[in-house]
Amino acid sequence: MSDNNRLRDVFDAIADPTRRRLIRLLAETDEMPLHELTAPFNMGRTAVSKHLAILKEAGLVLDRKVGRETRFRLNAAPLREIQDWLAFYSRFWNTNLRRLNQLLEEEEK
Amino acid sequence: MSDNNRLRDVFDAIADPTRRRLIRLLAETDEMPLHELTAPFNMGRTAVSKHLAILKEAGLVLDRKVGRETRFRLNAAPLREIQDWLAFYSRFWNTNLRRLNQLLEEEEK
DNA sequence: TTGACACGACACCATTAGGTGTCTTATTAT
DNA sequence: ATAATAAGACACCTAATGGTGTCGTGTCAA
Repeated sequence: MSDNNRLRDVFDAIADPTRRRLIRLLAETDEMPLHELTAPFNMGRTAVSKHLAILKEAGLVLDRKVGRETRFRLNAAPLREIQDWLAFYSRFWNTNLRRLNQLLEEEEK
Repeated sequence: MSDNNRLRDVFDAIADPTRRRLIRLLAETDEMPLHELTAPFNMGRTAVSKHLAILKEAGLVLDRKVGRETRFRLNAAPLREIQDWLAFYSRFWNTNLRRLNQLLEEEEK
């Protein structure tokens, strides 16, 4: 039913800073070929291609061939899994914040 | 000022499923010694200890010695960095959702 | 005071991760 | 027709990761 045919853990996919930068780049344009995605980085095309492959395995990126180039586009949907995971813990820093505010109010009296 | 003296990337720290399970365990109790944290896992004490060290480097865990045991407690605050990161992208799946809803409404006419 | 326990500190090992460079093959421009 | 471009497919290398087992030491209980 859902996209459980993902080969790679989303948490794993976003762990690498280079991959997060790639996601950011793709968020700013609709679609981008590999060579353009490679340009901003200080590494070879092969390396960037591998990172994109990992993002693809996590379902975070889609690709299609157009002529001689392979264009990539972002698919942010799988990031929701992380949001869901975070939701469970958000109450922790929220309660902490609440307590901190209480303390600050006490002190200001 | 802030806790930028973190040795380890939070994204990296939560990438490992074992470490996410540890975080979950610590979320359910106030404080827990290493040997109790080790019990639920299918691996040795040393391995779990290493994972906890990584969580500690990321600021996600605090530890203190009590007698002969080392007790760990969760510090969820650094997870906020991930929430902030996600916030930027949430608009993507939100717009997708909006479009999907539009399509479904069209079909129901 | 003698064990048993909880743990840190190593040394060690296999696998994965993240790079590199080269070769080949489509595709496009001249 | 030819040359340049874009990229896949490999082979390869090094460092980091995620485990293991053992040894030594402080602490608690009998």
